[in-house]
Parts: sequence; structure tokens; C-alpha cells
Amino acid sequence: MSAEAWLARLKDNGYRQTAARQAVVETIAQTPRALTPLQVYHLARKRYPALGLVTVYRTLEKLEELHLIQRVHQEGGCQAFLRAGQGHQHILLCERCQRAVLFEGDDLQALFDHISRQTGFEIRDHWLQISGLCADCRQK
Amino acid sequence: MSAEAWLARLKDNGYRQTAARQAVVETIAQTPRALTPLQVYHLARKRYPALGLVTVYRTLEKLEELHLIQRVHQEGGCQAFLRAGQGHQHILLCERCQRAVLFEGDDLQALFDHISRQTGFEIRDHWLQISGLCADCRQK
DNA sequence: CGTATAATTGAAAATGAGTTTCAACAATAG
DNA sequence: CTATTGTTGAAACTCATTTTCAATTATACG
Repeated sequence: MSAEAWLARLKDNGYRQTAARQAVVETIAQTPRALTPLQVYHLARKRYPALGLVTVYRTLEKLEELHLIQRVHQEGGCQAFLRAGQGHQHILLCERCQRAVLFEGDDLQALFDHISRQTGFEIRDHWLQISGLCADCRQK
Repeated sequence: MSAEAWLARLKDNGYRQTAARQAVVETIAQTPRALTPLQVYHLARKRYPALGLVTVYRTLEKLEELHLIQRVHQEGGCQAFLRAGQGHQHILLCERCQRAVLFEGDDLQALFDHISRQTGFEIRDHWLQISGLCADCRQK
């Protein structure tokens, strides 16, 4: 999904289109890595130097609310964000360069059925994140 | 594993056995829910009222280092801890009562092989967490 | 176009979880 | 019993995130 589409989604939900917001949205939409709010701030300021960090936080909040971005969980913390995929996708993250790849993973249903039978749980949600080295980083 | 065994593990690693530490360890070892540092603090103070919050953080750090506890990632944040299981286990969490169940889940190898072939990634680690309603909470 | 309005902005102040510092204390080995 | 060294809690500190606020600006409507 493009930055324009994201801005349109924001507009559809009653949010206004501003230069500050546009800089943040374009930054995240065009970066294939998980970014912390501070990283978004620094990158987006190249597009719109007057941008304030507070606006980054507020825009991230709205984008997460509209499911356009998702939170990435890592050892050090869970404050990195990544553009979200369509439907239910899982995250594959490169430990070195932070590049993220989304993939479908519906092969889990059998496992869930098994767990559900064994534990009596009604499974409602799941979160799978895989990390390793991407093809590029493996060669170095 | 019991609280005594945890204390023994701490001792084996050169850490001393103190009343403060004992209160923290017993609290976590006996609670089947994921607890935040502050929750551990309040619960453990019932056993040892002079306990300071700082000691909770320091003890959690050591327990995590010895792999006796693990971090639980949740919507709101990732600062809850839970006793760790043997080997590689996954977490099943009840959304309502926060009860956690650990289960083996080695059925993922086929999925990983598939992903690895498709993306060129060398998979090194993964993290699966499932949430839903436990048998008790389903009936209410 | 103006103009009214309500959302948005960035700076500064406030918050709050987590960490560091430090002097007093206490577990352990000998 | 004593020396050593790890541990303690309080207070000070750090730093990411949130709140407050007055000024600005996007948008709808005349």
C-alpha cells in the first residue's frame, strides 16, 4: 500500500492531511525495516525539518489504530513499528539489518487444533515472529 | 521447578540467599500468571514488607539471565515475566485471567524450512505466543 | 474566495518505568 | 569471630512517552 493510500485512509477516518503527517507516513511506508519512533523522527525530518517528535508519536498512534502499521517485538524492547500487511501475516526479521519480510502462515491451524484439544483453551489470537539472517547479511 | 530449586540455582551461580530475594523468587515461582515488576513487588511485599522495588528489578534480571523466567509480550507492553519451562516451549495466555500455560511446539520445523527456502533467510530464532480463553474462563 | 470551527502543531512541562549511586547492612568463607 | 564482598533500600537520576497549551492551519460551508 502506498503513502497516498495511507493518507486517504486517514482522511476517511476524519483526520486531516498535513505536511507533518505526510512526512511521517511517507517515511514509514517506504522503509522495509522496523523503526523506532526516534528513527522515524530523524528520517521524516529530512522531508519536513520542522517536524516535532510529538507529532511522530501521535501519527504512529493513529496508524496503529487503523492497522496500517504493527508493532515489532524484539529482545531489547517492543517499540519498533513496521507497515502492516494484508490479512494475517507473520513477521520475519533480519537480526542484523532489521529488514522485515511478511509472509502468510496459515499452516498453524493444525497446531492450534491440537493445542486447543489438549488444554481446553479457546484460541483467539496468535503472534508469530521469526528472526535470523536475511540472504544479503548471510553472505557477509 | 520449586522456589527452593531456584534459590539453589542462584547460589550455584555465586549469588547469595537473602530474605528479599527469597520473597521475590517464591512469588514468581508460585504464580501461574505473567507478572509485571510492580505486581511482583506488591505480591512479594506480603511475604517480606521491607522489600524495595529496586531489588525486584535486580532479582528479575538474575532470574532471566539464568533462564528461570521469561518475558511475555502483550499488547500493552512487554514487561511481564513468567516462570520459564524446560527447553523450547511456547506460551498460551488467557486473555481474561492472564493464566499462562506452556506447551511444546516443535511442529514448526516444516514451516520454517518452507520459509527459509522461499526467502533465503537463515532462521535462528522464533517466538510464538497464543492467546485466548482458558477452560475456566470459557464457561463464564 | 472569506470565515468559522475544530483538528493539529511544536515547545515545554510533566509523568513514570527503569537504572544508577551510595552508605549501611548482612551472607558467606575462613 | 572476622574479613570480604555481595546485597539492600532510599534517593537521585535518566530518558522515552504523554500531557498541556497557546498558536497555527486544514477543512467545510456560506
